[in-house]
Amino acid sequence: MTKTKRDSYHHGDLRSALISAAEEIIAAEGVEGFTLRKAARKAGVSPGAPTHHFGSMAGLLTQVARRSYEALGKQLAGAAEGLEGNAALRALTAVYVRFARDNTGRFRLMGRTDLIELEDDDLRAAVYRAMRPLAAAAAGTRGLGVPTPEFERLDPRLIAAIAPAHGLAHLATEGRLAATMRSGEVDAQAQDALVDEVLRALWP
Amino acid sequence: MTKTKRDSYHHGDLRSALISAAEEIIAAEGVEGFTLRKAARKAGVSPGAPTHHFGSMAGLLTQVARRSYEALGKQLAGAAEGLEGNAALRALTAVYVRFARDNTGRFRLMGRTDLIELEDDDLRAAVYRAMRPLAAAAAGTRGLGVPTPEFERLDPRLIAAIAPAHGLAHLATEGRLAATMRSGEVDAQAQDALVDEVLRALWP
DNA sequence: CTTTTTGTCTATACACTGTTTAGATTGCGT
DNA sequence: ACGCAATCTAAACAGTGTATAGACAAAAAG
Repeated sequence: MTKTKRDSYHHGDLRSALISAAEEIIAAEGVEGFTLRKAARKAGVSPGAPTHHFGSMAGLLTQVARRSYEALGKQLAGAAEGLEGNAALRALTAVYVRFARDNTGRFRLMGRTDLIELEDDDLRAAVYRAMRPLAAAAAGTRGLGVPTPEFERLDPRLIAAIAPAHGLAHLATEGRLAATMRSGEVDAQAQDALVDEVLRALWP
Repeated sequence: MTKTKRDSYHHGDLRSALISAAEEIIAAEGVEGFTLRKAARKAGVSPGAPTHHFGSMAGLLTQVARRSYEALGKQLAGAAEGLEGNAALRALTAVYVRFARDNTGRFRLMGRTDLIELEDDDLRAAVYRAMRPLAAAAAGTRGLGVPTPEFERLDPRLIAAIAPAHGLAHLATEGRLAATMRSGEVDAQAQDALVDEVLRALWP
């Protein structure tokens, strides 16, 4: 699939082809299954080719992470519509966890600070944009002013909103939420119900 | 340091020497700096030697993770002494985050489910034992019965206690807590104060 | 329409990695 | 003292990410 065929010596759009290839590999085999050479093979290109476009493997994975944060941001943006207070916070956290569970590979990559370039400006901006709905909800519930655009000056109460979501998402992707359920199977619906219970305990 | 010298062909206690070597490497260079061959070199032994004792690299790292959970459990055990309700929960979470920040390498390893054998019985037992203080605190605050010894049947309200701690710890180890502070430096004391604010917002 | 220049990509090589295999060496139980 | 089992070595294998030098093609310059 998507194995971009070569009609000429030059590829044409290798950069985005490599990003797509990386995303497919990560979706199919997880971050641990990803390999720069694998991505190059999938794009039909030599092992050394990606270096010129991304500098290093971390450069390519940073782009994948950026796009993943954008995807998460999109899902979060529509989650709290028409909701206020703790209800908004609950809805956003639920979406956050669902995103992690449904996109395990990408979510794991976002946490692998050793594989991506955390100081990349585009990435930082994407992270900030993705978290905005949570910041707004935290502001709405707790009388917190709208946070400054710089990610440097976040409020403790925003962190209080992010931390449970982040923690729950990690527990979910590591299979520890599924382990708490009676059946060993990963019943998504039952997992959602469990998350809902947890959220109601945190934000009544 | 600790470079166990060889007096004879046989090592004597290679198994624990390898575990110590691994712990030192992880403490000094992080999980990403760890290498099975490095550990073997540090123990003064050939690259193939660890295999016989641990089966694979994951086997060795599983032991390191188990011991790390035991260390975390010890710190948690003494943290909630004499405290009740939300105060106990806050104290435990604070210790959890401090442990993650002061032992970044080990903490990162604990979350790397691709590097360790999650189904290992000793590891699972250590995880359960480490979480017991949190379970007790959650039971105390919310009128929840003492959880069953099987980690399989945890209560949603225990998860509600673990999730923020886990999330905060991750944010701290990835340097995102430090990023929220005015100074870019990692001032541990100021970080603790920030965590305290967050905890007071979560459990007043 | 040629020529030069610039950006892409290949080929090869290097130093590493975890793991496997077959064999050397040692300590222990009998 | 002897054989057996445990332990470790040596060498090799298939991979990895990346650096270097050169081949190729497209765009810019004449």
